Amino acid sequence: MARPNDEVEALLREYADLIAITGGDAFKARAYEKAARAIGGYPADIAGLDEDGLKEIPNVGRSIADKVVEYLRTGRMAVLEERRAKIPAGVRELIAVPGLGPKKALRLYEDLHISSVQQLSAALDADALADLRGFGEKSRENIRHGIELLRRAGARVPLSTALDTAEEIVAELSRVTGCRRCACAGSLRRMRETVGDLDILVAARRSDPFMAALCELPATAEVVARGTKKTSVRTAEGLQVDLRVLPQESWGAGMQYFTGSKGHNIRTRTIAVHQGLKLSEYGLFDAGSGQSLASRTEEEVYARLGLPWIPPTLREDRGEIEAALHGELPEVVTERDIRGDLHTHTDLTDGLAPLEEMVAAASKRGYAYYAVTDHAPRLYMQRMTDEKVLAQRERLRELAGTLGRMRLLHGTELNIDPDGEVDWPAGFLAGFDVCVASVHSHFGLGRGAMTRRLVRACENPYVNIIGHPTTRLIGRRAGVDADWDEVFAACARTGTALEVNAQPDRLDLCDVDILRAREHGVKFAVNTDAHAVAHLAQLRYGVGTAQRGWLTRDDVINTWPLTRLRRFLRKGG
DNA sequence: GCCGTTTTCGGCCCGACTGTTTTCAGTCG
Repeated sequence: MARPNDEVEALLREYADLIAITGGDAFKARAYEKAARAIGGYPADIAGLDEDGLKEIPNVGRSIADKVVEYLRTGRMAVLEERRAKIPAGVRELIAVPGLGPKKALRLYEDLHISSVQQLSAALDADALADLRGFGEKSRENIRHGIELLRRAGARVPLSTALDTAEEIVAELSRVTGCRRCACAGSLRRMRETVGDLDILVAARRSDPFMAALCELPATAEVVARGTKKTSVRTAEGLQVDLRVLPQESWGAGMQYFTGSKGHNIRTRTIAVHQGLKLSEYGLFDAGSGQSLASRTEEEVYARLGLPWIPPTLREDRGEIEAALHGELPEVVTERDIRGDLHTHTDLTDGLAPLEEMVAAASKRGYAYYAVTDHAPRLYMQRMTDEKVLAQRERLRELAGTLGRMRLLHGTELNIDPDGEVDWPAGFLAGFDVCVASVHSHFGLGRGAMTRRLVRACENPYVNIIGHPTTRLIGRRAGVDADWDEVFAACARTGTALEVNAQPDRLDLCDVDILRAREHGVKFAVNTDAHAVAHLAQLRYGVGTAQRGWLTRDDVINTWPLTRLRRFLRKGG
């Protein structure tokens, strides 16, 4: 983990979980959760803060500030270690299973001595839970399903975690004397939503200093294998890191080879074979003479195969080779193309930062426009009211003059009811510049009802964007069931955009859904759904996902100039 | 444990859903 903020957030969350599991005061547990969230989302590095500085962070008081200071000074938090001693780490693992909370986890531990997901799975198979209070037939089935969901995410880690770790390692290795190039390849470079292991490449004459440096990194927990060409280690989080050191003249071929995907590489190697060539991680060679024909850059390798350079996010053997051969590769959208964020929150609802801070941070990113879209009243826990949202609009208008070229849009994130209705009547909705509408409840509707619900939302003349359309959470919750082709067709027909939500555990729509929706002629909005200043930077995961869905600037409404965007937001009305 | 333009005490995001509870506990957003 890169920032101490993230480390402290994780520790405080763990402490909160342990309080909940041991039956401590629920409000206390929540206080720690809130503090964890606030610290994780705090823009400044907390390593430089003393107790008074820490107490400036909302929801951090004296007690928590003390514990954070203790951790920053000593690397330990005594109260946390006390709780850890009472409850095996595996019990906390149990509450990660959807459907299992702290109470049931504790019952499993106390009554059946279950302290890991694996033991829980075995107990289910042995039908050992049948007599336990609160674990009826249906509950056991739900838990089984929850475990399956967790497993399917498997050992893979979220893109964001992998990218943080990889960037740290690349930075470290780049400092080693003799480093000519250093970069990550593999599924991370292709921006897949989860990453199984990290492939790091170094170009250098001597490999040994890099192998040694990798083994000695603070993040390295275990050395799996160490050689002269390849070394593998595992981080404390269980992520395997493979390092390969190549001669500089093989850099392009190495990057091409280790970026994959496997399917893409099979295609490129086949093309090589048909031309009497041989493609490996060391270069493109004449099969007969063994003479090297290309290897220094990826462009060179692709060119010698008769192909333009193909963006890594497209290298999945989903038609990119054919498109490249016909000169029809899309010019995929990049982070620089994005002119504004159209789905963000403030502390008026469940965001962490006040309006002024979010807007200032957006302005600093160089956006041409920025929409504030706090939650609407029917997400009851957020306590939104007409008065509050109108007051926010006033404040937004006041701020508008102070921002240089950035324009502010006032929006909201509406809740799509089971029948497809949204929070406010037309007259009130007309006052917003942009409305995102999302499913936040009743995830279990049948396909027909869910399809009608989403189509109805699209048909609302004030709904501009369907937020996180499937509501899936990677590794935790499957998306809702709907006839997506029908929904996509409705979006295209009504001029409603689909969101590519950039939150790393959402990435929703996902790449394959985007590809399908694109066929219907749908437009998209790549948004962060930021709940803190730091989240604005998560845009890149959304852009990566959009690229994997072959989206161009023309497909993405928030790359457009404001006048064109405004025309789209009027939905032809 | 945090917080306060009514409060230094007494609230705390509030309601829905689900399953198994025969009157409500646990989980979730």
